Amino acid sequence: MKSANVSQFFQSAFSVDNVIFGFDEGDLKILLVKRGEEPYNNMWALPGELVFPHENLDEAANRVLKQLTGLEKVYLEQVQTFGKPNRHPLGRVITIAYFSLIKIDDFELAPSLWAKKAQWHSLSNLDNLAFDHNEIVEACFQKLKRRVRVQPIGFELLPPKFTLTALQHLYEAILQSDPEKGIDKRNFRKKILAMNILVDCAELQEGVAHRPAKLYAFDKVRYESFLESGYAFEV
Amino acid sequence: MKSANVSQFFQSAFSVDNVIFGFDEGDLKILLVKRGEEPYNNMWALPGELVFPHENLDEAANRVLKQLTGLEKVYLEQVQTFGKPNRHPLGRVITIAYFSLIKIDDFELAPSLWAKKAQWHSLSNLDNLAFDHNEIVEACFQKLKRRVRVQPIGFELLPPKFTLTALQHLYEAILQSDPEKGIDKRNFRKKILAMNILVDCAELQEGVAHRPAKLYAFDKVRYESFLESGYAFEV
DNA sequence: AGATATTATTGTATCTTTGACACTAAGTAA
DNA sequence: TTACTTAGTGTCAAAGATACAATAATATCT
Repeated sequence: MKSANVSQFFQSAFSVDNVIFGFDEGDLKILLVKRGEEPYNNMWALPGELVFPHENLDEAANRVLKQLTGLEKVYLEQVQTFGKPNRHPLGRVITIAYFSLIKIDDFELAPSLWAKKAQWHSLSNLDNLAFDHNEIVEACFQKLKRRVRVQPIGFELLPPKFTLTALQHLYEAILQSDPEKGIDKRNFRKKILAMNILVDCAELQEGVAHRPAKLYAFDKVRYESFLESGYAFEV
Repeated sequence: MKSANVSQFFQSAFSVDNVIFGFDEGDLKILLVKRGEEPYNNMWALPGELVFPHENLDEAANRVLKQLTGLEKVYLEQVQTFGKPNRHPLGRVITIAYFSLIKIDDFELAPSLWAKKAQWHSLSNLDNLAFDHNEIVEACFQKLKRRVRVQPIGFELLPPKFTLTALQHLYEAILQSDPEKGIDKRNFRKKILAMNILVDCAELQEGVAHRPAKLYAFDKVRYESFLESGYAFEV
């Protein structure tokens, strides 16, 4: 394989870049790191790494995630591969983009090289990012928007026990539903509860200066039987 | 970039593989080529090539398509990147999978190395393919199934003028709707015609031994204004 | 010419889903 | 106790989806 006529093809590398979404105070955010080297020194960038020679792509994406956040076994999905010839100034590097969803409360900066340089950024007003990372973020956000309507992955962004209002705010933020109006509260609750994929934790919200809401949790088992009955998740 | 400690990363290559769909006699097919070299000599494989050092990924996918079919400007979409470390026996090669949709009648084998070795295969009973190509085909088919319901790309598989029955059979094949029953004819026609994205060619089918059907064509302009009116394509 | 075979074409009634809409309940804080 | 804030709940109308069968047009056969 490494014969003369194919060696030109083996002059390239590939990386993974990870758009890590978190949800905080009604706002959808992504985790960026400030680059400490050229090219694009001092600019914000997606956390990413070159893929090791014997490493699966998914493993590499998980590695990046763990190095930065300490988290494992979170929702992770391949989105798209970006490969313009000049997207990396120093050589041919294509990148496989992933997005992941984490519970922002679980997140505590892992002690790593990246620790001091990582920061949540609201998706609504992003700087110019390094490389083609703005384009990557956009593609991942669009994919998230499509996915979240037909798969129960929104829960990955919420604490294990959450209120229906928090869930609704999450969907409003991701789907960017008509601002001002938002989603109709009664219809939303009706639809979610009708699927019978949540359990009522029999607990109330604490520390709020008003009537506390009931807490619910996503129930994987109920979701499975919901599917087996021939229904499909949809918001 | 090519310093000692990163050079290990530049020992890999990437290819594109193309799942080329065609529709013929009620049957969804893909175009495969018989390999003429090791590894996997004499096995059927997806048409694919290594990506040139200065080539865009999409360009490479188009190049493969053109070499094999002579066709340009056909519907092409990136699907997923496959990168298990040992998927290629002779080195680390990841592959970016695309699918494309062509009008099977347009297809005439381009005079190329591949010409004698290319053949349409019904999707329903595929052999074992080279590499991880069965997995790639499956991923592309699933993506097609999702796409075809919400974007008007089915027409890419039909001749420019087609009957509504042909269109329905296409959807039945792709969506694998309840065999025996299929989709209700009246409801299907109602739904398609209500979108007002087809034009009646004022021509009839010829050469059939029964009442000939009217021919229709997909109208891009009508589709655009359909979209602008706030509607969305859905089958 | 007439009969047969085959597919094309069309409408209605029912059920299901979606969307709009406003008041009472339960807690905290002053 | 009052004021404030968010939680929680049901109905009706409109739109969309689904089920369903008889007639029309052409080619072919005898």
